[in-house]
Amino acid sequence: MTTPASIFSDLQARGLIAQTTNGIEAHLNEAPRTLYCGFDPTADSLHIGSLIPLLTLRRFQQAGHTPIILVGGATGMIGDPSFKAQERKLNDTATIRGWVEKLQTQTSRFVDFDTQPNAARAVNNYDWTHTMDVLTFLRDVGKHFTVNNLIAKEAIKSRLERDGAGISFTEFTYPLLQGLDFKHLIEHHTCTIQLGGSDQWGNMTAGTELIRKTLGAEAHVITVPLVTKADGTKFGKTESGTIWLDATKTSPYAFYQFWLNTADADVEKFLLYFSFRSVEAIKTICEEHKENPGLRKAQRMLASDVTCLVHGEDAFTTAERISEYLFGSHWTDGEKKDLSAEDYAQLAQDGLPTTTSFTEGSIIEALTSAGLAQSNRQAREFVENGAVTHNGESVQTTDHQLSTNNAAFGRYHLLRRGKKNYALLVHA
RNA sequence: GGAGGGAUACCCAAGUGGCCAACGGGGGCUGACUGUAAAUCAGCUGGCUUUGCCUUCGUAGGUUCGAAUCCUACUCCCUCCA
Repeated sequence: MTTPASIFSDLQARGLIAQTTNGIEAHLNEAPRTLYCGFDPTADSLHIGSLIPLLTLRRFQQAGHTPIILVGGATGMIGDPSFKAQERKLNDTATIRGWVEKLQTQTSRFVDFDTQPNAARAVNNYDWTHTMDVLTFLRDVGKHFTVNNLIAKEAIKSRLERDGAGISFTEFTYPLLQGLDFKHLIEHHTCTIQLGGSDQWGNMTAGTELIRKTLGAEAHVITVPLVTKADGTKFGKTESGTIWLDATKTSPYAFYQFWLNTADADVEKFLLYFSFRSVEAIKTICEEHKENPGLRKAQRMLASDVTCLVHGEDAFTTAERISEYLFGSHWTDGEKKDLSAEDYAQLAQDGLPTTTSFTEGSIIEALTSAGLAQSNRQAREFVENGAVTHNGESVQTTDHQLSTNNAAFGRYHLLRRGKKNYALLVHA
């Protein structure tokens, strides 16, 4: 169990500290603190990239500190330029308002709003910015920042140097707004620490400087690392796109599969980042994993821990069940244990991509309508490559027909393209 | 306002009248191997009713038997000058 004082060394042991301001450890050792992390509404859901800061807030709360989750109703209207190649297009305000609400609900499951004495709080920076007039902003905030300092920030540099990019005054102002947030929170919530991704360093220190200049107070910053993968590809993306936290955008099954497919080279790091098990427990399981990597014990633990955390235990159980159906012994050639009718119904219910009210047609039509192929030509190519199975049988010819005659239980067609892409077609 | 350079498929990038659905690289997908890994090797990578047809090389016209390639106008971007 971590304590207000021991949290820092725990985070360090997990590799969760990228950078901090000086004296952070002493500051944490001294007393329980209040800290915040901001999430801007740039979509209707967060994706797993935001998971580390969210979970780190949770760790702080479990150690006795008070977390504040800030949703950026104001900053989301401006657009963070940090390390972005191009100016971003503004979203309309009604959309942003909707996203703010969604993020508020989504983020709130990661911290506890009831536990005493350090119940979490939720704030929206729109509340303290939308009434501020321009002159006040320029005099009280703008005056404390020099353009010289702003353009020296790494996060903005690329935009100044890059040909054909440029940065609008609007986005250029973003660090000031974020700085203002921190100042507001230290004044109204005695929040002395800001947490964020390492790409946020420049925006975060804008806050500590503003606080030092206007209040003469000291505030702290902790950044968590950007998640990288050993093979250099981008974390959080798969063939089918971003892994979202919203179960309707990324099914718990797909979410579970994402983690289960973690490379050996990454699994220990990810367990330390994303699991709440102790560092020792993680080291132990990783030792076992190395002895017999084929069992993927560490990946299973990672997938189950994170899926439970994000989607709950029930969702995890069904995700694991589907995985067992699809990748377990059911389809192996030796003993083909057929799925029961209930199993098929369950697959659909559990979130396997499903097309209902399928009538009948060729394998080509089936593949495209199920979304397993983007065009008929591509579908043909997949069949010719031997990449397609229909209810466990490899499909050899492109004129293979699907009808109630060869449907399992007269209703179900389970199609697989490649090794891991499944879809279910159900007759009405 | 003046002078010059550029815009090619998911990205980078060849091609400067027919042999171009367009070299090459990256990325992606699929197959073999395997552990639903990694590495490696191989194939595919605009669409279709596929020995062929259709759409695509910034946009719109034009020349030509025939254009990504030539001409005209327009749009956007870059560099230098004012």
